[in-house]
Amino acid sequence: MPELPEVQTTVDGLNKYLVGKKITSVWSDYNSSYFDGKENIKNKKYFSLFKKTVLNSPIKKSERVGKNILIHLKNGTSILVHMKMTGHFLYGEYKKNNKGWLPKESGALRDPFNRHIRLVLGLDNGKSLVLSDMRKFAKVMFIKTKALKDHPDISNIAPDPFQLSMKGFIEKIRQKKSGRIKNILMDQSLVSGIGNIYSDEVLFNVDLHPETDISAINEKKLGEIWVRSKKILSKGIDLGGDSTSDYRNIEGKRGNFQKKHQVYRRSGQSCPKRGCLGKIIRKVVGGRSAHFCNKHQKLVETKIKK
DNA sequence: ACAATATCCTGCGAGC
DNA sequence: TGCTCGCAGGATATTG
Repeated sequence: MPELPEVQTTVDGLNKYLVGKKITSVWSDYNSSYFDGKENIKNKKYFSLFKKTVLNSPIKKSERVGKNILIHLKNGTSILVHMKMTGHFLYGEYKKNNKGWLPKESGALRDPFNRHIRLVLGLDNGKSLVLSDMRKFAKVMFIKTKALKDHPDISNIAPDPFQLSMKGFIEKIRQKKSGRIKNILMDQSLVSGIGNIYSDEVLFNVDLHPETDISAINEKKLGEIWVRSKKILSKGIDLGGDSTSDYRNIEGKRGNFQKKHQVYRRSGQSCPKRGCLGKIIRKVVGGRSAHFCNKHQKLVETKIKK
């Protein structure tokens, strides 16, 4: 799912293809009463405003903030997109027929996961930037570029591990006095960019059980988490993101991080850590499935048992 | 202050 | 073969 490496891969793709292109048409079939009154193009009234605002403006550049994508336009507006779980941008020549939008070219863009087109931004070179979003969870809104830093969707996002020093990272994490390390790592207001897949992989690498209470983790270990987070997220970026499920890059192609998983979705398999004879197990932690080794990621008890 | 649960939505694969 | 159902997980709201 789009976490930091997937979002970064997408933003890199946007900057590769879209700088200087002008938005000449806007189409969307997002519809959900759930979003009435909210800043999201799923709200009909908001969508017509969105259209008016972004039309005829060239794209300046794109940027990532945590897991959010910002597409800055020359007219002083920015498009803010959160892909949530199943959203991803695609770039190509698209034609609409009675079945919906289809890429002109055969190949990666015709991948089944690339066929859930909910938003089409037509460009002045005849191509389109489209958003495929199977489960319709994505958020798309517009905002004045200058107002971004005060908008909660951006201001509540903490720096990512690359933007923090080790000291800064530890300070952020230490804001929580208790709570489980997996949930804390995925809390975007403390450290941004890490989601379910990468948190599992990081915790595997630092030998911590996902439910370890933050109060039981010392400074040295927190430093290790920072180091490993950066390393693993970098690897994710280098491999073009994770396509365990539906994620595709802007060309419609898969990333390769899923081939390097040590624990994520590997329940039942033997632990890949050298010399460890454990087994990978799955447990729901904070409503999300955590994958970890039952041997070298043992839970450190912090509470005194009766 | 933290934990658990439901919600948004669709597709897939397991099992009957 | 064809159905039902659990699962997938980002963020947020609500309840405990």
